[in-house]
Amino acid sequence: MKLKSVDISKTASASSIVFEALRKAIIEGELTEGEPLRQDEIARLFNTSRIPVREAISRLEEQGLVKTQRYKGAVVSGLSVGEAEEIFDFRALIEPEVIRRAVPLMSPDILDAARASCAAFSESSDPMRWGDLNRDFHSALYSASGLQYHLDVIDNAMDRVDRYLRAQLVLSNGMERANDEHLMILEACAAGDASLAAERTRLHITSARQSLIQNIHSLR
Amino acid sequence: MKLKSVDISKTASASSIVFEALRKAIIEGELTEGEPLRQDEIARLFNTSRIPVREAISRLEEQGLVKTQRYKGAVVSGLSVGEAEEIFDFRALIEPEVIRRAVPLMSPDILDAARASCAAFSESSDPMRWGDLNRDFHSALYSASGLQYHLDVIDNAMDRVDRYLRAQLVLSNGMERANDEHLMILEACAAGDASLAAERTRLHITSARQSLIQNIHSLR
DNA sequence: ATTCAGTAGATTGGATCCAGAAAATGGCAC
DNA sequence: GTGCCATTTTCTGGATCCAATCTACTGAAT
Repeated sequence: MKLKSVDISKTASASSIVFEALRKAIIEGELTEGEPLRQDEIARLFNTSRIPVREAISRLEEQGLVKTQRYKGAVVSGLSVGEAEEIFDFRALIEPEVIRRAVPLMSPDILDAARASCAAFSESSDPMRWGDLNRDFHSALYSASGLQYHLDVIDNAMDRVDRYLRAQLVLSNGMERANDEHLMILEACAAGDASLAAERTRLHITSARQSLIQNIHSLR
Repeated sequence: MKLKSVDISKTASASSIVFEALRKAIIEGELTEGEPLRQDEIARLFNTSRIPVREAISRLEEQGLVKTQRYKGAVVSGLSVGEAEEIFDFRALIEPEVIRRAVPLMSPDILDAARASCAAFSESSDPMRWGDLNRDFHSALYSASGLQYHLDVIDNAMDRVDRYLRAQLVLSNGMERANDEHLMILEACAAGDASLAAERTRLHITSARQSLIQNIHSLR
């Protein structure tokens, strides 16, 4: 008997559907900073009651994506430029190390997947997709490390600065430079040079940070 | 009229009380790995309904402290030795950098606070308190950095390995060595030598990691 | 004895309902 | 018209209730 096995226990609950949807909406900037999340409204939107919505919101708060005040509700939590810088610094610290440890473990499959994401990134003309493809590329490489905790932490950091990352890609020549840097990182990985890949990853992140700071005026 | 002002908006909600209590119980090992969390039971324990309990559990899951399966409930999520090692590696990467950036900003007040925690740590004969005092000491120093995101991430990492940390302190001469290392770190901080403080912090963490691996048998 | 369907109890996920707090509204004095 | 207080409305936090699912047990067929 050949059946595609589906882990039935992982069918999504209402609360996780709401959680994922809100998370996506927040990191992509559809819900903007300070915007209040009305439980009723969201519940109606998803044809559910407020209970799953509240669970979703409390999870979002744990992730730092919203802030709640008792009896006042939740608002999308913004990120000051200073906070964004801090998170870029954080990424510049951890991601190079993850890729350093990933390089020796990179299978051809993984390199191919990364190449594919990279190509899709460079070819896409839709700025809205750049953010996703950019993350796909990095995730593909990092995942080879097998460092689950590190990967989770990186994901959270990326979530938080996602809006800034997207903004940074569309302005000036952010997209072109990111693509160049991706190719350089890929090259180092393919060559098996872990230290070089790490250093290039570090530069990739710090250059995004720099570009963010310089263009801060056009973002606000 | 002199009244001690209390921010009434921060009076804890039922769900956060439950959350904090469960978090503490888990990281201190009162609730052991694999132990199921029965919503009813917990609700009765706190004289509340299951709603706040469920919110607390979903927050705990977001923090990685429990794992839930749909319709089956939540169990305290354990940590394999490999995962604990990964988190120690993570700490060894990030905490030195935080202290490096904290040193130039350390006021005498903060140094005093750290000295106090350190002294309390060395004098305490209650193994159950060592874990707390150890964290107090490090937190005091790190907090000077003002890097809120880094601090949050470190807290989460500490939560996850708290049980291993405590275990590591009680066995062999873990406590003595930790105390020596604390004094060395403190000395470097007081002298304003950021790089030295960073390096000593790194060694402090990797030595705990080593000790954990060597004594792994006696822990299981 | 073993295996399997069927059932009852336990447990979770979600809906509805209620109380308390915050915001909005509407007089009312000035 | 403006500022202030009371009332109404809106909204959140929590309690209770219901449905869906899991689990343990029973008992019958083989």
